Amino acid sequence: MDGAEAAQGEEQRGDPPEAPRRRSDETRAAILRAARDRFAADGYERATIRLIAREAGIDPSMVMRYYGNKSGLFAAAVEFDLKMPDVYYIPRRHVGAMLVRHFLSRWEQDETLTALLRVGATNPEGAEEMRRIFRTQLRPLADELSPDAEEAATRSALAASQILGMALCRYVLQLPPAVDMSHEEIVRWLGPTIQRYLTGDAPPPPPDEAG
Amino acid sequence: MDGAEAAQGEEQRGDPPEAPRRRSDETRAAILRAARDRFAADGYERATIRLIAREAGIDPSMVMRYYGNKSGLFAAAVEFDLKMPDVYYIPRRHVGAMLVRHFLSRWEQDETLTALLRVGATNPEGAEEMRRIFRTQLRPLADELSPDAEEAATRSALAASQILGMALCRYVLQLPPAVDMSHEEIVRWLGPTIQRYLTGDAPPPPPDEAG
DNA sequence: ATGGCGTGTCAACGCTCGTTGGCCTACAGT
DNA sequence: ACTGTAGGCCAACGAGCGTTGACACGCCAT
Repeated sequence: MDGAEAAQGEEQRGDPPEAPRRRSDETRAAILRAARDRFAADGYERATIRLIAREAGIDPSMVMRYYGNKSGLFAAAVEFDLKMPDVYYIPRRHVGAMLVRHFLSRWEQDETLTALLRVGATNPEGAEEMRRIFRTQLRPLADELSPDAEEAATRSALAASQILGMALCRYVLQLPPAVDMSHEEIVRWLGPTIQRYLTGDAPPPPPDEAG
Repeated sequence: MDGAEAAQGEEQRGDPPEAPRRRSDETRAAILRAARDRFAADGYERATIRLIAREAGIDPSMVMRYYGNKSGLFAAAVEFDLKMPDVYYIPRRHVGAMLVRHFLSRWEQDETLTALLRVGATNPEGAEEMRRIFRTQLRPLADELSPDAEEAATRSALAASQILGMALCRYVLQLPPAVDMSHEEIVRWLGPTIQRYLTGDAPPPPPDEAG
């Protein structure tokens, strides 16, 4: 509607072309920052506009002015680029470990992914956004590794299940053993799993084990 | 399917001559059933007492009478026994596949686990309940497979991450490829992963690949 | 019959939420 | 100096929530 969402891109993307800097840009950014914080910590329903506004140091009505409504604010707050590396340039046997490392760093760089996961679990809009990111950002990578489209879909879903599962245990549920693991420990355990899911042979059907 | 266990789980082993069957037992069970439905579909905050009551066909105040408050209702609704099989009686090499199969069936038998996972993602109480179930019902199994307690903790967390991750993708986020997979397909892919996490060799530290 | 208890309804409370509209202030363009 | 506008605050709204207390019915033992 007001096309203001473009303003938030400057945080990550630093686009130099003639961007008419408005005085409100800082406020907009502060709102987004606070929104990500609250969504990540509390999920969609418990993250209130009032609290987000207070954390950003402005009035709740400003949030409405800049983002229309709560749903619009959420959409702007979780716009996210996974920045998936191009697997073309990576030795195939290192794809698994590399991906785990990449996700760990993406996950801990800010609160966006935690917000997305937390909201995706209870909010239809959040779930749809997760599916969208999976479809547009993770699946293409599997397509590049496997010629068969359906198999690539399965493989990428398997990889997603392991990566999201670890993120869930570590950043959302905060299961103590998962929280305590180091990055390298996680890479060593999960890397081979992701590797097998994306590039390993499809598992054979069960070799008849009725007895 | 048996609504009998839903009633308090207090008086149902064997048959005590005096069955203090109350006329309200059916109502209590209906409330729990509706509560699990709503918690599983909407999470904690969006599942309202009023809606649960309407689905159970009674007045909201009945819910309060029988379960005290919303939090008490939740606790009663997600009381859950994973019914983990004793790994002692299972060929060690089949532990992974067996566990995946077991979880799939536990997950699809009713809505309790989905409710738990969905709520655990946004509600502190729900997260604590998930940690409790992990600690008391899943971890002991790993303890039985590994002599070292700390290693068992790590291993069981890894297994949990993969199982919960698949459940998240399949039952909560409903990622299409994960939803479309058959049980056997899931077992064939995830079984070896769980097997390795629980019984495989610990992965070696990286063989020096600084370059 | 009668009184108590178990089961249920109804109406209302206090609260918080998302959202709205009016008003104030600083300042840039004329 | 005047005025339009962008940036901001404030007070209020209607709705929905969890929760409460008073009350009504039907059953049993008295």
